[in-house]
Amino acid sequence: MTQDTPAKGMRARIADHVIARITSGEWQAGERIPSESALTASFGVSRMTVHHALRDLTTRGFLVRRSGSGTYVAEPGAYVAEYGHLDIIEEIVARGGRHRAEVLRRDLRPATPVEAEAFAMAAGQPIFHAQILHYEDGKPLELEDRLIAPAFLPDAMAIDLSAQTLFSRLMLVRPHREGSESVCAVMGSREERTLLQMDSDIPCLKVSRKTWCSEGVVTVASMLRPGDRARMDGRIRSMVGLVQDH
Amino acid sequence: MTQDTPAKGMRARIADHVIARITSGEWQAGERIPSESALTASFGVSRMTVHHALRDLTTRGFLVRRSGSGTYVAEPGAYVAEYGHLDIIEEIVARGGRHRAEVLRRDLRPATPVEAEAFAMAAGQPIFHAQILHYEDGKPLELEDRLIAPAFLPDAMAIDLSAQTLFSRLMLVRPHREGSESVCAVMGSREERTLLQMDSDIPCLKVSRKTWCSEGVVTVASMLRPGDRARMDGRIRSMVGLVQDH
DNA sequence: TAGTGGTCTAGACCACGTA
DNA sequence: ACGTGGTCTAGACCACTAG
Repeated sequence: MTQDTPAKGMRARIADHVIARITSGEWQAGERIPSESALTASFGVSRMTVHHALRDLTTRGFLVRRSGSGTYVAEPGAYVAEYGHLDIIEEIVARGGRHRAEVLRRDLRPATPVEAEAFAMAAGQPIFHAQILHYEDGKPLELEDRLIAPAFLPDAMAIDLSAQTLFSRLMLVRPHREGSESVCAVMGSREERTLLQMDSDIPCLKVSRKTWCSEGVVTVASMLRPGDRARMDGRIRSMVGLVQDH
Repeated sequence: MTQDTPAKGMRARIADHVIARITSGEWQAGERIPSESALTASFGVSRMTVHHALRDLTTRGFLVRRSGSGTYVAEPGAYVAEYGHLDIIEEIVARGGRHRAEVLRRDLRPATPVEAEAFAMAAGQPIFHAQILHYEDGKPLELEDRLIAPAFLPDAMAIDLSAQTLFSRLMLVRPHREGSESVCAVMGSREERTLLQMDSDIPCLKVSRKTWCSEGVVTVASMLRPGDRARMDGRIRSMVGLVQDH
């Protein structure tokens, strides 16, 4: 009843106040900040309002809260580099380029022992295998080699691969899944270099990816790109708000 | 008053319920889900409990809420690959390796016109420049070439670079900053390959990084690694809980 | 105009950590 | 034993969107 400027939301005002103290260095990392009841008193709001403001800041990575102990300024240091290059059609279109896909192979065949192990299935079980050469404006940009557990993409043999990638198709079917990825630099085999129309002395950027969900491994893929035509662009962020799904 | 199992927190139970509907496909992306009042009724809890459960799921990227309209299942598609390889000493130690740094150069000198432009400063202003060769277990792993705006690291000339990296040092001074990064595959120059003790026909993985804060560009760096000894490992996550700082 | 989500209140009980 | 944060309630008013 006593505040005159409720025009902006007390929750946001409290959050801004705390953030300002942290970024200005007034409250150092690891330090304890005033308790909920203290802030409740100094802002003249209910405890729930303070609580949710602080809860938001916890999710956003500014604070760490220890029940029974207090609220502390989060330690920095957890930085990650993020790359949003996962779907090649989206990537090319975003650049204003024109995408074309050449399907080099696409079959449903028995898995080799090595493949079966990667998918945690029995050897000889059917597995979907595709090899696709992606062009940007008529020039080869990426050679994709992909295995998919057929159970997750029953219509794999029928998909129109010029309009969508297997990756985006899988994303629709299994939206919330995880994966690992690794990037390295290699020269590539003679055949790969020919397919990618590469000059000699130009290396390749190779991305290997494996994704899974709770029911098992979904897909294993490797993407090979010419080093002079490919570059992965990402951004660095402090690792805030990274809530685990379980 | 009527529920017999308050043992786990209603908020979490409601969240689990909604997540289950989404991941099972029962509630498709873009679909509208029951309103707060509907969930309030069906779970027999107060509206605030439902509200905060749904609010959490919004932060975690499962839902999108439109005031006045309703709550909708978030569109998937925003996936990112995350790399936590930013500090080389941490990376090597985490692998159980032994790190050693050889400082090839380290000086404070006038910025060239090109450098000055990257830092948005006047040409000829002093800039800190370091070139460091990082070894893992006695073998060269990374050639780091870094420029730093002296204002952000006044003691740059005095830091013990065998115990900490310039990166980690900067992180302490300017905790909440942003950056961009790009990765490519190159052969590298003759000198670079010699320093890295590389065999011929092995390419390099090159990471270029630029970070800034509100006061300006902090540092520009390039890291060169032998393709046969380096690999960047990351994980793929659906882009959830990515709250912007402002 | 009716329904939606966004915000806030003034209580309450609990589990936990610290002393 | 006391203070901390975690959770929940049963109301309330607001801005917004939709029909």
